[in-house]
Amino acid sequence: MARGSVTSTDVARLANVSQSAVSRTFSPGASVSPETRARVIAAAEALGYRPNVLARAVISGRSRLIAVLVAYLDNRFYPLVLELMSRQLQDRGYQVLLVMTDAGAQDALVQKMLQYQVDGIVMASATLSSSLAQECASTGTPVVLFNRYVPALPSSSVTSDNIEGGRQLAHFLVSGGHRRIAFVAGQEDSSTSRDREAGFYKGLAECGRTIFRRAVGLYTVAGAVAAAHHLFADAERPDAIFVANDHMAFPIMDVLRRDYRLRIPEDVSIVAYDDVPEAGWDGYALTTVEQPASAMVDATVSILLEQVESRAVQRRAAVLPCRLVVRRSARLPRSTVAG
Amino acid sequence: MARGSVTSTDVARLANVSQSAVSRTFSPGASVSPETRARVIAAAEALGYRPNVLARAVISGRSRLIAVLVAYLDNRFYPLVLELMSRQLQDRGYQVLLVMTDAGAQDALVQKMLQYQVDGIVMASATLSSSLAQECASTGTPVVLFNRYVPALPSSSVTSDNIEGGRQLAHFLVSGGHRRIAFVAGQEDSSTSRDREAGFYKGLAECGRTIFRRAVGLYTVAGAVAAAHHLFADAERPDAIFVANDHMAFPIMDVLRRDYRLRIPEDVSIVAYDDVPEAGWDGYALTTVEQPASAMVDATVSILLEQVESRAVQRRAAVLPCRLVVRRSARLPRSTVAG
DNA sequence: CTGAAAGCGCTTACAG
DNA sequence: CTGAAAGCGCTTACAG
Repeated sequence: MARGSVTSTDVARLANVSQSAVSRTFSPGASVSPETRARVIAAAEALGYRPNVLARAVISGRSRLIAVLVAYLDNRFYPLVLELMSRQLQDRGYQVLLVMTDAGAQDALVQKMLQYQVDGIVMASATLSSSLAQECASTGTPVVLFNRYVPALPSSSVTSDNIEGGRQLAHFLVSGGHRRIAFVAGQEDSSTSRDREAGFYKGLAECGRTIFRRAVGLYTVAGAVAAAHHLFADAERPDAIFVANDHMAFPIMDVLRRDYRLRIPEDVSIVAYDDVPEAGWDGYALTTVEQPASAMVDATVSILLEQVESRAVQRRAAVLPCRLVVRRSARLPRSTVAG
Repeated sequence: MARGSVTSTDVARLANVSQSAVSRTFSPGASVSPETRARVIAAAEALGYRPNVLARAVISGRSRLIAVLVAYLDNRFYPLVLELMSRQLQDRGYQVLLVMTDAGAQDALVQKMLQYQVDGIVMASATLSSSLAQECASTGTPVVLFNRYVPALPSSSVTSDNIEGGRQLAHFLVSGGHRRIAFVAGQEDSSTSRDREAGFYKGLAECGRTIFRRAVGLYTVAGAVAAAHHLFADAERPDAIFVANDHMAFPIMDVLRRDYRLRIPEDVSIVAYDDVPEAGWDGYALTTVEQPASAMVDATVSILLEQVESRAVQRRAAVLPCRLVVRRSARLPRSTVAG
């Protein structure tokens, strides 16, 4: 912010109108005569005037700033979502304050955002503690949890139908004739991982099956690699794995091919969740459940802005349908299910 | 921003001190007695007071907001940079305003940022027109161009040594015995693509070679696919390709293997630039030039903040060394170069 | 439609 | 160290 930048008073002086007239000219919907407006605009252009939206925010109580909290950007799903969300927010006249959270410093960061008087908050790939959620609610700042939810929280949430996605994957693997089906979890405390797993077990149960083995990958590459080794340590090995997201599936496929000399899908089938762009790359051709990123972003923005604009915080939950995308990393269902 | 949120006056009343005392308590470095400070803190906690940093910004002329402009987030290099940069900025007490630019609406977006009184601007994967750069300079807002530069502009810039990287790649391919070496450009008007190409030609020339064929990939996946087809349309085909960035190299490798049944690197060698994480995936094992993302971010932040904090805009250019990362997508140099 | 004035929450000389 | 007061740029009743 430049010192000595031009203010509405400077413009008023040059245009020979009151400072209020200048303000009105730049307030959508305020009443100014065409002549006054023209004079003001001309003066503003001459001086290079730009309204200070921070001053406006102090008065109006609306900053038109939306904080988007994200914990990491290495899982490709999140940058894509961030891009879509930012564009949409911008189109609707809001700006995004990007906040990279840390497991530790969450509290301080949320305080900071509230100090910036953000009109709303979306939490993506980051979990909000219940005390913070409470605090946001008490300031009247709407929060929507993106791709996660916390039952105990008063915050809105948008997710895909993780349970149904997991269930479909179970049916797909069972009808593919797999008999030793494993699961690699993400972070144990994340709702996505828990729901995908619950849906998967439900689907297996519907087919009269149970899980063969389970490992935890923490949604990280290193965790995924460790999980793969854990799963294949014994002589009796899985013949299919559902990995809780694509991001972990890629390194797992690398490990299985390189370290265990396994062919995918001939020796072992891999399925996952998200359908990030890399899932379509020939080197992986991952069969996965697509999360409808665009629809999820739409829902998030509309739920959030409705509350921002009505100044009425409320809890809403959107669960969007997902879709199985069949590629080549898993054996295809056979006409008769092996029994 | 909640209406009726608690203000410094409320705190002052409860603590039985002046509003100024409250303000001083929350201004680092202001003089307040320990007793006063304690009373204020206690009252602030009791009321849940949070200083309105927007009001502070209006007065102090510093918003502690840094705008980061980005055109796309699908090339993995950028999300990674964005994460590093945001964390660093946050650690230094700044917040990032994320702005997704469009070829079209750049002007309006820059105006918007300036209205938000951002203290500084970093332009990554987006090009700043010279009139806009001029305008930023005139408001005293420092700008640093990340991974690009525009000679005509008064803005600072941070890049890797694209010329040297291109040059090394040429030597690497020539000593690998390749004879028909092609290049796939990014956007023709980007400094990265131009410099990588210039360095590449320079390296070829040093070996007494010239480019065999050239295509333009526009830094997009679709463009890269088209470029691959263009390069392989004729009977006489390239035996090596330098692709201007990794992001285009992956789809090109897919096309060559799938549509032309070519083996990499036996039939054709592929090298690229960036060293995004996917370059290390076994399915691609891309030989590429690493851009030192972390060092580039460090340089960007320090150049920018130095200017922000000294309120003195100046032009600085940092060119960081890059490094060839040899993997398996290109034939290795032979002891004797074929002549 | 228009201007003078009060006010948003805060910082910052200024006097004590 | 402290408070009263002026002021940052702006919006918004209020009277005309």
